[in-house]
Parts: sequence; structure tokens; C-alpha cells
Amino acid sequence: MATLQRDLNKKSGFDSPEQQAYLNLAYTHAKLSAAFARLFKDHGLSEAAYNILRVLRGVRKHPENGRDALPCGEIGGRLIARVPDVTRLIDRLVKAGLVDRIRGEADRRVVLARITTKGLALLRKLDEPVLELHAQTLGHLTRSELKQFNALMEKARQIQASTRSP
Amino acid sequence: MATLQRDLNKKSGFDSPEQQAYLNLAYTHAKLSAAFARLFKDHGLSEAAYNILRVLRGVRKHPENGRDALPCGEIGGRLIARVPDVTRLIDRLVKAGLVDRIRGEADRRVVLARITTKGLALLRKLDEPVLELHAQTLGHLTRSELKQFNALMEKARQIQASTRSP
DNA sequence: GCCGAATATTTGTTGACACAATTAATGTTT
DNA sequence: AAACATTAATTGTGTCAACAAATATTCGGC
Repeated sequence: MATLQRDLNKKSGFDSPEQQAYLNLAYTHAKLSAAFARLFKDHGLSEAAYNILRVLRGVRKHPENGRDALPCGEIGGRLIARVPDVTRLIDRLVKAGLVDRIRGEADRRVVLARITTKGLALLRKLDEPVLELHAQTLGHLTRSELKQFNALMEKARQIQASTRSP
Repeated sequence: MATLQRDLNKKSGFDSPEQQAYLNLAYTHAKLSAAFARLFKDHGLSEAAYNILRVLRGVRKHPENGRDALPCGEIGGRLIARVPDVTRLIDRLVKAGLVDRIRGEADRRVVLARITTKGLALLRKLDEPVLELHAQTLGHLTRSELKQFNALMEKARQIQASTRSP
């Protein structure tokens, strides 16, 4: 019996091999992401907030179109998981002093979010623990296995392009 | 440049190969789970609610310890992703007529949740679309790739056993 | 049998999620 | 220039998530 099935105390098997793969993916993701969520939470951040700060740090260090900040609407597109309520998330980061809001000058509709020095400091503090956690969680995979892993993840996403069309 | 990096409009590379793997996992999971979330939502269910109903159906069909229902506290342990507020989720399912609550007789602290015939009917209705979506999303992987996929998922979870100790 | 500890679930509460509606600003057409 | 369409962000609102406290019941030691 596969580990997943035993872990879930599941009597019958899986309905299809694809379902088994999906559940394996979901289970693995749940376990790994829980570890990261705990780490971020210890520093007062949700995973989404952490990822947004990461994105904003990238732009602060490597300005785009002469800007070291990002429009709110563009932030969502830089994230792996969909964040539906960017405005309020930025609200919270602004309140925590980690992000500044800047009204655009060329287009007054646009609001730019820029990471503060406080936000940069928090990220710096988290850089090492995050790397360590990555090594802890997946460091036992060989380089060849990681390569395989990435290739399978990319392939698993491919048919999704057509599923995406509503 | 890897697809993931390009999709995220990410300028710099990844900090470590393990991080790249984790982000690939998270991105793939986000895409696939979004498709399933949409399907369940079309039938008035969240993914957690669907999974709970699946678990309860299993026990209804194959009773355990002479019981065709599960204690609330045990339901959480049968799920892939942690569900923190089982009580209220069961509340909602009871309200929707999909689950019944039964007070335990041997131990009055225990509350058993049992799927109703309405709940069974809803699941039956979803069985085929779910299988189809599985085939749609991962059906392009060969049998050998799925086998590899599962093996890597299991291996990725292994070191987690030690990470889990608080 | 009594009392304190442990257990199972529920309730209280705050914060986050997620979709729709609203507001302000810009772009396009007449 | 005015009217209409589109865009970007925000607000409104109900639902869900997540932790701590409360409540009821059972267990274990004396």
C-alpha cells in the first residue's frame, strides 16, 4: 500500500492513477507549505505577504521602467498563488510599516507599492531561515531528482493551459 | 530560462535548487487545485467540504468498528490538508442537508458525522466530472511519468517527518 | 466516591478570503 | 468639448480560516 493511502487510513484504492498523483501533489504541498507558513508566521507574515515583499524587494533592487515600486494590479501577476484582495493585503503591510503607497503621477488611477527599509530588514532576517528550511525539506533529493521533479512539475502544468479557457 | 521564472517575470534566478523545486510544486498545485476548486464551487462545495464528504462516504459504505459515521475529531486526520475548524464546516454541511450529526452513546463527548442520502447523491453526481478533470489535468503524463511523480512526491515528504517536531 | 486531569467538541473572536459593486481617472468616439 | 467606454483600485459584504477559551464528559489516582 502506498504511503499516501496508509496515511489517510483509506480503505479503497484510488479511482485513477491521475487522481493518485493529484492527491500526492496536494499532500506534499500541504506538508511543505505548512512548514513555511509556520516560519513566516513567527515573523508576523502570511505566506502571501512574504511573497509580495519578496517581489517588491526584487523591483526595489532592480527598478523597472525607472520605477522601484509596482502597481497594485501588477503585483498579483508576479505571484504563484492567486491573491484576490491585493488592496487589503497591501493595507496591512502599510500598517505594519513594511510597504509604502505612492500615488502614480503619470496616471492617477495607479497606486504603486514600494517596500520600506523596515520591510527590507525583515526579509533580510528571513533569508537564511528560509534557505535553511528549503534545504531541510528538499535537501535530501539528489540533483538529478530535483531536475526530474522540475520537469514533471512543468509537464503537469502544460495541459492546464487549455483547461484555463473558460 | 525555466517556465516558472518566465511566468513570474522574475529577473534573478532562484536562491537554491530546492527553492526552485518548492516554488515549482507550489505553482503546479495552485494551478491544478484552482481547477478543482472551480468544479466543486459549481456544486456549492469547497474543496475541504468535498473531501470530507468523500471520507464520510467511504465510512458509510465500509463501516468501521460497527459505525458508518466518524467522530468530528477523527475527520481531520483523514484529510490531506489541515482543516482547523471541523465543527463549523460540519455545521455548514448539516445545514445543507448533506451530513447528519449523531451524539455518541458510549461516550457522550463524541459527536459522529454521517453523510446523508442527499450527500451521497451529490457526490455521485460529481464522480464523473472529477474523474474527467483528473484525466484532463494529468492525463498527458505517461504511466511511467506518473509512477516517477508519485515516487518523488513520497520522497519529498520524507524529511518532513523530522521537520514536524516542534 | 471524590477530585483533579485529560479529552472532545463547541463557542468566541479576530483576521483573511473572495466576489461584486462602487469610485475615480483615463482613453476613445462623436 | 462632451459623452461614453474602459481601466485601476477600493469598498462592501458574506463566508471561511485559525487560535484561544469555554463547556461537558470521561479517565485516573487516592
